[in-house]
Amino acid sequence: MYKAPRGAADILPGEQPWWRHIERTAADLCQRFAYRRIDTPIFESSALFHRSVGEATDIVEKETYTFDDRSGDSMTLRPEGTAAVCRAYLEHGMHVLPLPVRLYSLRAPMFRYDRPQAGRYRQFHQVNAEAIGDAGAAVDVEVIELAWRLFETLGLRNLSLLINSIGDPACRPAYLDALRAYYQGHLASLCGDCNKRYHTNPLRLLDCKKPTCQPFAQDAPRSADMLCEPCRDHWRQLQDGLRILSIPFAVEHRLVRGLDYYTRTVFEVQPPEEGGQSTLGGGGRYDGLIQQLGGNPTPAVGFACGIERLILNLKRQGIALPPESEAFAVVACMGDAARPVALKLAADLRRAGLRAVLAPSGKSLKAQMRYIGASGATHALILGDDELRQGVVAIKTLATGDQRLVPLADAPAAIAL
RNA sequence: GUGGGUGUAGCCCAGUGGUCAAGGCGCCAGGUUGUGGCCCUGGAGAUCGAGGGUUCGAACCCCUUCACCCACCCCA
Repeated sequence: MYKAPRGAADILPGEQPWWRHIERTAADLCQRFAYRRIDTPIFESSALFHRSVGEATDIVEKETYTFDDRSGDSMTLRPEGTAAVCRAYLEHGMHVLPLPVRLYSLRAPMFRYDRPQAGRYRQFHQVNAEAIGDAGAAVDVEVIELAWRLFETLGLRNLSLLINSIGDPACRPAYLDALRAYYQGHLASLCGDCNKRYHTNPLRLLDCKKPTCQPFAQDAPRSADMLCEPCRDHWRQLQDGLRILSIPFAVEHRLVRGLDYYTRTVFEVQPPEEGGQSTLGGGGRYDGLIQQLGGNPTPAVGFACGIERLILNLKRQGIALPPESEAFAVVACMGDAARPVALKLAADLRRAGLRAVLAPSGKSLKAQMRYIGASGATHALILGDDELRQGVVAIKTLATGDQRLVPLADAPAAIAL
């Protein structure tokens, strides 16, 4: 028996209502924030992700699906969305558009070669939003607001918004020096990973979750305390903006995030319960990325949110799906004479915009009715010799059991409610 | 990459060495004349994850392997 690849899941019909709900909510919201939809390929030149996300990050070091295509070019299944959107921005010369360019993606598949776990998959899907071309903190606030409203609209409660500023090329070197100086004396007490991070990616030292390393991170110098003037202004405006919008946040100075391209603002949204992975969504500013990819210096902010984790948390919080009630007619028939009439009737109902199918043929009326009852139909339409003679169809409303005879031509109207 | 747990019909699962592997859900058919949901009856459906070993005999014991789940790590 073949099975879905490890960490990849079928999204079965029964789950689709959750996806639909989230996608509609996100699309409506993005629309209201004037974001326009973009879909990018699920694979790109490996170099795009390697250079943008950072060679020394976990994502690139051990989680990418990379392969050579038949012409020998190295390709990578995208592990995140931002780099690809930036590539598309540059490739299509979107800098000539009024800036910022606001873009979003829906159900965008991402691939990371992790060990699967609750809320973690090798293929997962994100809602993404990127605002490219505006350095103002108001756009950071906007992106965070968009994220926050998405969770709010879906009905999630008790989420935490964590924010931090990790500075920019002007002030980060000094901060990294301070961080290294602080950690230097503690290296012997730190875990192996942290010793490696000390050299390759000192920011990530703060990120270590090991109980032995945590106290050091807690007392480490804070990037937000060492920002240069412009970054400090930006950082302050970000917080002011969030307060104006009454979006509750907590400053988490250990929040650095796992991608190299972030500058200044980073943020994460976390659900109340542990387990099933603690991050629902996150993002930040990446003012250097577009230039790094070969474009003019262009500031940008973005946000990504995991749909599987959204669904996990919606279920966990007992949030109900909005009802999707819709008339659904199933046509049962008896006898050979009725068959063509039933076929035509079902087709007519569909052409009238209704959902309608035939009950399985060759079964007793009882069996057809059983099928209809189990199928989720709202109406059973019955065609037999009696109805045929009169040019009518018996329409039974399943919920109430009421049944009446209706001229064939009136059937669509009788069901439409 | 590391650790723990679990693998018995489509699904949930009972069954820890001995006749045809139990039950529930679901599915199919019936419960007399053309009607669902409740109820009743019957039926189909399992190489007991796979491979090897121990034994007169294994779903049950041992080894190997695979898969899934959970956690670490990391992140969505």
